[in-house]
Amino acid sequence: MQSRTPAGRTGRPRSAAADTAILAATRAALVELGWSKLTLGDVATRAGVAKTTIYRRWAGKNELVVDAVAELFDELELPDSGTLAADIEGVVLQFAAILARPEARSGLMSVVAESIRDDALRERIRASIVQRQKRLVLEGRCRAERRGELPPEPNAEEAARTVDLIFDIVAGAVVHRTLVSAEPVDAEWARSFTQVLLLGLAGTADDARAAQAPRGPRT
Amino acid sequence: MQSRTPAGRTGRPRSAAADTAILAATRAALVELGWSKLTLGDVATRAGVAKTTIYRRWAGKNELVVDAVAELFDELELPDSGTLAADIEGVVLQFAAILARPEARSGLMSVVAESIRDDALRERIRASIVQRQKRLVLEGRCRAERRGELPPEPNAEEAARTVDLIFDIVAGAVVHRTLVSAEPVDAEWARSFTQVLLLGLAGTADDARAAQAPRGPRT
DNA sequence: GCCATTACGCTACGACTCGTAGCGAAAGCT
DNA sequence: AGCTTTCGCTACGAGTCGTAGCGTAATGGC
Repeated sequence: MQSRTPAGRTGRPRSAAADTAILAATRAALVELGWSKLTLGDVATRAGVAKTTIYRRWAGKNELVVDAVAELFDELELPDSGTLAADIEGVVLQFAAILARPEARSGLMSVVAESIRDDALRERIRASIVQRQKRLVLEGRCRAERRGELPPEPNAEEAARTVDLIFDIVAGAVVHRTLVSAEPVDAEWARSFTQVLLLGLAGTADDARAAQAPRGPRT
Repeated sequence: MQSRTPAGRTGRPRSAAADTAILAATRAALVELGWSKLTLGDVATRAGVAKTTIYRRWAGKNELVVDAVAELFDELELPDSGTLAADIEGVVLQFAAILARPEARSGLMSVVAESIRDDALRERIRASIVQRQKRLVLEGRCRAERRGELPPEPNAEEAARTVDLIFDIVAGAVVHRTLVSAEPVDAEWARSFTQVLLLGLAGTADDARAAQAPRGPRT
């Protein structure tokens, strides 16, 4: 978050209710208007606060939208499905479910676009969204190694690069499929994607499917 | 493009020079100002045309930027490098080189974000950028099958799905790496990515590298 | 060569948003 | 109490938007 009441200070504390109301109003405005037509005056009206109150807490539209969108991604979890393939599919489908919500779609892409010319904004996005969700990749890899599905990586630096690579592939593919190709990320797509990610293009032949863990019902 | 002079009409034809001047001015403005601070009045001044001339040809900022950015992607080519891996690396590096240009970065992401709430705009992007570049995937796969690096896909519908999947993975990963993670797509990253794409995560162990075509100098 | 037609540059306009400033009132802490 | 900070409200200049109207320039048809 950005607006903790300065701890040891005196005076009237900032209303926490206003914070949540503003962020919720921002998401609602994103749904109805999209990023470009969203105005801070409109958000203020929806939230039932004065426009000046928003400007006292956030530097501008970009920072506000980042905070409003970041909250959406905290609900991501990595269910232990028993196999690496099922774990990946689960996360992909969860991620896709979030991106299916219009407030996430229009908000996320727009602030990323703005961050290209604003280093502080990019760092804010990295800290509050991207870096936080890499935990999923880390945990998934850790489980897979314990199960023997992936060879352990002794080199720490190399391991970090691999985590970044996987994150870019997974997040990038889901985002591209959802927002650019505008096609749904359904169970079938998630299965095909996972197959390529695990076995490579050469492994997408039909006979290769059996080589992976037998994919029964999700028990 | 969008503004061909209506062929059989009478009257003064539209200046083709103005078209190119406007698109070039748009890219220049994207570099200096980014998308959100780009104004059509400014573009008009840079291009040496009247603001009303731009409004006569494009419906608004979004459509103009799409056309200005689309031209950048037409220079993509698929060099025949001899192996599928080298072909993929080549395209990845070319794509990354385009995304390294600031006019592509800020422009592309912003219009994609806007397209979420504008179906006509999304279709314009699909037609003038996405669909056009899928030729690269098609040709790469075709070559790989001729070389025997990939099994031929008899089912046409399944093949189309695979092309879409690969395109989402490649383009998504490069875009995410470049614009979200804000890390460079260099030769090393391209190599690692290609390895995962071809062999899967399980194939990233060191000994697996020799299993693929021996990667000598790019001969 | 003349005329109808269309594009162009220019100016001006109302409507809207931006971000800030100033005010009195409210809500805490000591 | 008294002090401090936040809050809601109003008002403001600056800037952008998209459009309309004008006179002029460049074509094709006759």
